Order: sequence, then structure tokens, then C-alpha cells
Amino acid sequence: MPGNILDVARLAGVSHTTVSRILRNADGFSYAPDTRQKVLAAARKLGYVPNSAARFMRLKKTRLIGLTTQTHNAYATYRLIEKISLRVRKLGYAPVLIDLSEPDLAAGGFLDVTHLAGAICMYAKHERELVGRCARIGRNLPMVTVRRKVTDNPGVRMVATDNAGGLAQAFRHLQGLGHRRIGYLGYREPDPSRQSTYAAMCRQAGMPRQVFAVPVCAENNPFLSGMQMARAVARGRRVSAVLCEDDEFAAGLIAGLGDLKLNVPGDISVVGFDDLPFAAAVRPRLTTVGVKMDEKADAAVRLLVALIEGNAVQQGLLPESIVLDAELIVRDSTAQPPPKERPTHAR
Amino acid sequence: MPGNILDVARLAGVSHTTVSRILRNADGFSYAPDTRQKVLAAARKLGYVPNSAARFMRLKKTRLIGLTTQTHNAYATYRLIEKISLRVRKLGYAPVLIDLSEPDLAAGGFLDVTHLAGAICMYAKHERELVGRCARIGRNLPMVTVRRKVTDNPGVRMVATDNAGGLAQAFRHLQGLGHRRIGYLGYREPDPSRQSTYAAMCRQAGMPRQVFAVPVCAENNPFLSGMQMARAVARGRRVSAVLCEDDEFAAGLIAGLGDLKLNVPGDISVVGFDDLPFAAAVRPRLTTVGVKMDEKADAAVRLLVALIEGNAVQQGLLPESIVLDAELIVRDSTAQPPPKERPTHAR
DNA sequence: TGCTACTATGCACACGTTAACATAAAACGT
DNA sequence: ACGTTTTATGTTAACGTGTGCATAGTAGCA
Repeated sequence: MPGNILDVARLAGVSHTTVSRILRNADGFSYAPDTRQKVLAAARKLGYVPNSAARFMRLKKTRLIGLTTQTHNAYATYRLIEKISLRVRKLGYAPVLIDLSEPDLAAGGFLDVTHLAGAICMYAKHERELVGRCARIGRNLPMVTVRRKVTDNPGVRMVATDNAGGLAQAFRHLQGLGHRRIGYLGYREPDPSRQSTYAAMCRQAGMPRQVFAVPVCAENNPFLSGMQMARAVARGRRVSAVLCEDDEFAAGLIAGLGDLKLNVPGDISVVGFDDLPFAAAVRPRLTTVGVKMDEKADAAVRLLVALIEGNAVQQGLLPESIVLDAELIVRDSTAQPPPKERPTHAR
Repeated sequence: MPGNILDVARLAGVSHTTVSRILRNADGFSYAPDTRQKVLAAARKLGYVPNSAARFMRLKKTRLIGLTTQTHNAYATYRLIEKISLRVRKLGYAPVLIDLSEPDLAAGGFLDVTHLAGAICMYAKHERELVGRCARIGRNLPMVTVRRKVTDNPGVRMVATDNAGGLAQAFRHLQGLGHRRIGYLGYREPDPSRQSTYAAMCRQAGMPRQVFAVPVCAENNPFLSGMQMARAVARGRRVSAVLCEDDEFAAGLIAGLGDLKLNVPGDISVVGFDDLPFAAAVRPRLTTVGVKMDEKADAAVRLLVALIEGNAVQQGLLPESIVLDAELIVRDSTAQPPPKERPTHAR
């Protein structure tokens, strides 16, 4: 509405072609400095902004990168969004958070996968289905998934944290402290890579397994969920340490255990996951598996852009997936088990 | 790329107009059931998805609602985004989180304010400037700002929480418990409505004022910021209670005070703001001012949609702003001040 | 002077959709 | 049987860009 390219052309006394070329700095064309001035002045005067829909129609290309997610983990996700956005912009693309999970959005909406240069799918629930649909509609849209667990979507690159490795570190840390019965607190929909790592570690160590599954959501609030699980965790004192799926669970669990007069780490050790902003600000400070958010964002964006610009791909230079290592951060929520729990024979 | 409307028309053996009308269920037209079938089948077979850019060009209208923000408060923001998105979709619009603060996005990008049916600006920092620019470029784009503080952007509707009221409730709560020296912990950029309310309450109660200002960001982590302020708050024991700008500060502060061997609420009472998900899951459970996120999201969306569809506006039925009342939620982080602090004369 | 090469600019079309206008057939009323 | 409304469909233009092709002028060169 606020003027199109023809208005600018008329005001500058040139053809709209000239305006288009001058405003875009199209190369391969030379224009008289005089003409250039007139065009620039006219555009400024009218407050001209190119119509991006028209542009897209012509070019069939955008520099929009869609970010999509579906998660309970507000903190981790929001931080990831921020970091990815920053990097995306730095490379000359524009990030858009959009829900690609609604099929009718693509059908009846005004912004769909066909508009995107690429997409980053973060912690999506029905990831496989989503990616499939986007690839189909979007004519094999370049996609990168950011996932805790490693999945195998053919043709879609992935960035993930080495959760198995992180979990193993945490497990060994607890084992080293003398724990012999270590539990796992996670969502009901299990995270395969972690649960299987947990199972493997238990087996290897000759320990019993004890998984506490949180019902999908207590008001969609992972803190409360964790808190409510305290009773189950404490029952019968079957474990002396718990590995949690994320820091929010861990924080809630610690609070809940406190209400039951159980001390962390005195009676039970707790390990979180993600190293969220509050991990060092709760008491006891959380021992947790740190996930490198910055590097994760960076890797995801670089992978996607390489995929979009497609030179490295053909040369076979682009890795199928990037797995960032996780790092155990030992703080105050883990300690030796209470005396009676300690192994009788040293190890 | 995956087929346009003409392809569908050709396959169905009808004109593209027919296809357009049938697929959109355009009313005012009747079609033979037979034709309708053929068209639908053809569209399905080709996996036809209308090109939304072309559509926008023709209609000059979309059903996209832009959400924009710029905040440190990840939790509150993310939750608001979720809730707003849900409601927006329910009304047949599509939400898009987009950074409108970058001027060059509007200029060179592929999605700008002119594509939006409306925008909701949540907790933005340079709100006034942002709104001004959007209104200018977007040909007075319908906008609603969601803000803690009440601002006066002419022509832009607003939804806010009655922070002053909430703060007053919290203040009176502390006053009623016997506190005579109440501090305020906030960001360095002050929130006028709250700080002035705080000042007014102090004056009215004949109490000294004591504002603790957090330097803009400790790693952009409000928890750590709050934690680091504990030393300043504790110094000289000048206050027996602190009102915090948000729950994250409060949680951090409590942890920091604990490190200094100060007990909350035994030695110092702490009040948060926002009632974030963890408020009931930290120990001591946080006394806080609850903000009605659901109602806030609801009000913002309804206001915006009314603005867009513009019938209520002309009738003057649309309020300039909606202020939702805040509600003090008393939990365990507030109590009577320690004995020596109590007023000698009853009140 | 002629021929070529380059500079500076314009014309006209295509992208995919919707909507105003047009039209042929069928149904309806008398 | 004939005018009139209704039903079912088609024709065509327009939205605002970018680009292939065309062109007029100007310079270089022999």
C-alpha cells in the first residue's frame, strides 16, 4: 500500500526496471550516478518497501528459515530459539517461528513450508511425521532437526547432544561415589538413546533398574511433575540416586524430597540434564549434564545453510549429523550415599 | 512447484476458476457434485497446495499474526507465546514469531509487517519505537502490546497486568506482617508503574525506600543476577523484606541469601512476581504476585482480532486497553520479621 | 565513414491466484 | 412457446516483482 515500484519509477522519471535494479544493486548493470540519486531519493521519499510476496512469486526463493518446536521444556527451547535466531540473521536469513505441525496451516494459511529456504525442527514430538510432511509438501525442503535423541530421517541432517555419553558420565560419577542403586526419572514417552544407555549401564554394573515415568503433564509443568514424583522415588528407599531427564524435573524432585524430610544429597543424590539457567541458583546447586547450547545452535544453522546453498553437499563434505559432546558439571546435589547404603566391598 | 491451480484444472477438465472456488468453498456459488468430486480428486492426486504468496498478492490480506518480543524472561514469554498461539489458531489465524525490531528485515527480507493481519508485541524493550515503525510501514497495522507497564501508544491497544495493584497488595501483605523496611529489587531500567507504586507505598507508610538495581545482565541469567544481589540486600540488614521484579530474581535471591546464612522467611521475607511454573516448586515456596497468563493471552488475541475485523471498533465498543488484576499468592517465602525488627507499637 | 563494443535504459512478459463480468443451459412461471 | 430467473461454468484482468530481449546513444578503432 505505501507505494509500489511503479510509483517510485514515476516520481524518479525512470522505468520501474531501473528502480528495481538500482535498489537491489543488481550487478552487471551500470547506471548514471545522477539516475541512481534520483531513484534513491524517490524511494526514500515514498518510504518504499518492496512487496515480498511479489518478490517471492518471481524468485521462487526466500531467505526465510522456519523454526518449529513442540516441547514442554520452555527454558531450553526459548534459549535455543534466541541463539539460532541470532546466527540465522548474521548469515543474511530471517528466522520465523512457525507451527508446521498443523496440516491445515500449510493448506489454508498464508505462510507455509513452500516459503521457506529451510527449516530447523527443534525437539519436536512427532518429528518423523512432521519431517516427512514438510519434505513432501516443500519439495525436499532442506531441514535440520535438533534433537536430544538420535533419529534416522533419511536426507535430513541432524544436530544432537551426545546424551548417551552425558548420561554415561553421570552414571559413572554416581557409581564412583559409591551408589549401587541408581534410578532414572523421565517422561512416559521414553527417550530411547537415554533409556537404553541407562539400561546398558545398569546391566554392565550389575545393578537393578528402576525407571520412574512421569505422566505426560501435571499442568504441563515439569517442576510440579518432578515434585510429585518424590513420593514414588522415596517409597521403600529403593534407590540412593536418581538421574533426571532434565533440570526442571530435578529441581522439582529435590523440593518434593525435602517435603518428605529427605535430604539431597545426604539421603539421595540427584542429577539433572541441560544445565538450565537456574541450575546453579537452586540449593543444593544442581549436578547436571551440560548441553552446549551455543555450539548446538551454531552447528544447526551452519548445517542448514550449507544444505541450502548446496555447494558443500555435492562435494560430500557435509556430515550427516553432528553430535556434540555433553559435559558433566558436578555441583552439590550429588554425594556419597548414606553410610548404610555404601558397598561393603570397595570397588 | 508441486503443481499449481492450472494443473489441477487441466487434470479435472475444468477451468481454474472452478477449482479455486471449489477448493475455497467460496460461497455464492453452486457446483455440480460431480464437478466438485473431480476437482477434489485432482487436487488430492497432485498434492496441490495453494501458493500463499500469489494469494496474498491478490487479496492484499493475510491471516498471519506476528508475535514479537525482546525479553530476558524466557519462561513468562514462552508460556505467553504458547497460549497466544493456541488462541490465534482457534480463531482461524496463524501465529508467527518474528523479529520486527530489525529494520532491514522489513526492507530486504521476505516477510515483513505488510504481510501481517496484525501484531502482538510482547514485553518489547524499545516498544514505542518499534510500534511506531510498524505502524508507519504497515499502514497502521492493528497492534496490541502486552506489557507489564502501561504505556500510551496512540492508536495501539494494550493488555497489561495491574502491576501497581499487585505490588500494592504485596506491600500491604508485608506491612501487615509487621515489616517496616521493605526493599525493591528490579532491573536497572526501571519499570515506572511499579517503582512509582513502590515509592508511593513507602511514602504513605512513612517507610524508607531502598531500591536494589540489577545490572542489566549477568550472562543474561536473571537467576544468577538475583543470586548476586543477595550480598547487597543483606548488607547492613537495612531491609527485612524484598519485593522482586520477577520470580527468577526472587529464586536467585533466596539462594544467595541462604549462602550468606540468612534464612527466608525467618530473617528476610521475599516476594516474587509472575507466579512462574517453578514458584511452587522451590523451597521455600514463593509468595508471589500471580499474573493471569491465560486471561492475558485471551484478552490480547480478542482485542487484536476485534481490531482486525474492525466492526466493534467503529461502534466504539473496543476498550483502549485491558488491565487484568493481579492476585497475591501467599506461600512460604514471607513471614513476620525477626523479633528485633518488629514494630514496638502495634499497628 | 562504417563496424564493433559498450553504456544506459526501457518494454513486455511471467509467476499463481482471485474476482468482476460474461454466458450457456436449464428450470420456472404464465 | 416465450420471457425471466437460477444454476453451472468460463474468460480475462490485475496484483508487484524480476528478467530476457531490445534499443538508442556513445565511444573505440581502422
